[in-house]
Amino acid sequence: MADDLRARLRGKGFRLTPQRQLILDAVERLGHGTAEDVLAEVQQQVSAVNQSTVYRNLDVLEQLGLVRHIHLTGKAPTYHSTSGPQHFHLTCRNCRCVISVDQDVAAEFTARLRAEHGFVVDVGHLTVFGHCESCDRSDPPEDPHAQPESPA
Amino acid sequence: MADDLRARLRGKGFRLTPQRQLILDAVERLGHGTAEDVLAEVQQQVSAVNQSTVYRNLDVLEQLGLVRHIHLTGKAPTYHSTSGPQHFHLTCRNCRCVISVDQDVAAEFTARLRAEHGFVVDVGHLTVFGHCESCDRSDPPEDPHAQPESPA
DNA sequence: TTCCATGCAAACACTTTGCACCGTG
DNA sequence: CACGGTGCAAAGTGTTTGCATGGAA
Repeated sequence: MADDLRARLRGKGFRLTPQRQLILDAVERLGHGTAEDVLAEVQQQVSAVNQSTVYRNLDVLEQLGLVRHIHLTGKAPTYHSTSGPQHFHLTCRNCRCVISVDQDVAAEFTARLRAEHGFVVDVGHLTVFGHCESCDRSDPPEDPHAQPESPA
Repeated sequence: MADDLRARLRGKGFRLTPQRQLILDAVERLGHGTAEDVLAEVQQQVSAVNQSTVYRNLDVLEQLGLVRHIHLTGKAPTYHSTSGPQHFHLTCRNCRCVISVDQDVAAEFTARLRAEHGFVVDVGHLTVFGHCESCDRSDPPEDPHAQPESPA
C-alpha cells in the first residue's frame, strides 16, 4: 500500500517521504479537514511537519487524484480523501451542517448541462448552498461572516 | 430610484451616502466583479472611495439583497447585482470562462434535493465547476490550481 | 550523487478593525 | 445634534515563496 503510493508518486516524478505519507493518512483519518486541521492532526502523530509542507503536499496529493478539496465556506478549503464513493455536498448557511449526497442524484442535472452547454461537470467539487430541513422553517437572519466549526 | 434605494436602506437603519450609491452603480455596471474591481471602478468615477468602504458597503448591499456574491475561484468572491433574472454559474477550470445559466435549468435538481433531503437550495449562489466545451477535448496543463483527471 | 523535499521566515493577497472625524436624517 | 458612515493605517487570516539544508532513489 505504501508501495502503491510510492509507485504513483514516482510515476509523476515525485518521491515518497514520511511527511507525504503522514499527510495522506491524516486526510483519510479526518474525513474532511482544512489545511490547518491536517497540520494539527499530523503534528499530533510524531512531531514536526511544517505548514508549508502540508500545503505543498496537499497540492501534490491532489495532482495525483488522491485527495480533493471543496469550498464549504468562503474561507479555507476542506480536503478529503478520494477513497470511497464520489459525492457532493449540501451546506446549510444557517446551522452550517454538511450533507453528503451521492453523485447519482446530480446525474440528470449534469447530463443536462452537458447536453445544453457542452459543459462537463466536476461533481466531486460541487458544493450546494442553502438551508437544511430544520433551518428552513425558521429563517433567522443569517450571519454572512459566522465561522463554522469543523464539519463532520 | 435613488429614493427607492434610500427607503430600502432606511428600512434597516442604514443611510444613503454618495459612496453607497457609487458602489452599487459600479456593481451594476461591472456585471461581475471582485471587491477590487469595484474599488477600481468607483475610483475611476470621481475620486476617493476607500477600500474598507467598499468592503463594508458590499456587505450592506448584500444584506439588503441588492447584490450577491459567488465564488468563481478559490480566491476573492465576485459580486453582481440582483436586478435581472436569477441565474447560476458554470466555470471552466481550464480557461476560466464563466457561463450564466437560467435557474430553471436547475429546477429538477433542486426539487429533488428538497424532496430527498429537505434541503432548500440557494440557486443564486450556486457555482458549478468543470470544463467547458472547448476545454473538454484537450485537457492541457494549466494554472496553479487546475484540477487533475478524476480519481479512481 | 542527483534532485526532489523540507523547514523556516519573510512575503503575499484579501479582508477586517480601531479610532477620530464627517455628514445624513 | 445624534448616530451611522468614512478614511486611514494597522492588524488578521490563510497561503505562497526563496533559500539553504536534508534525504530518497
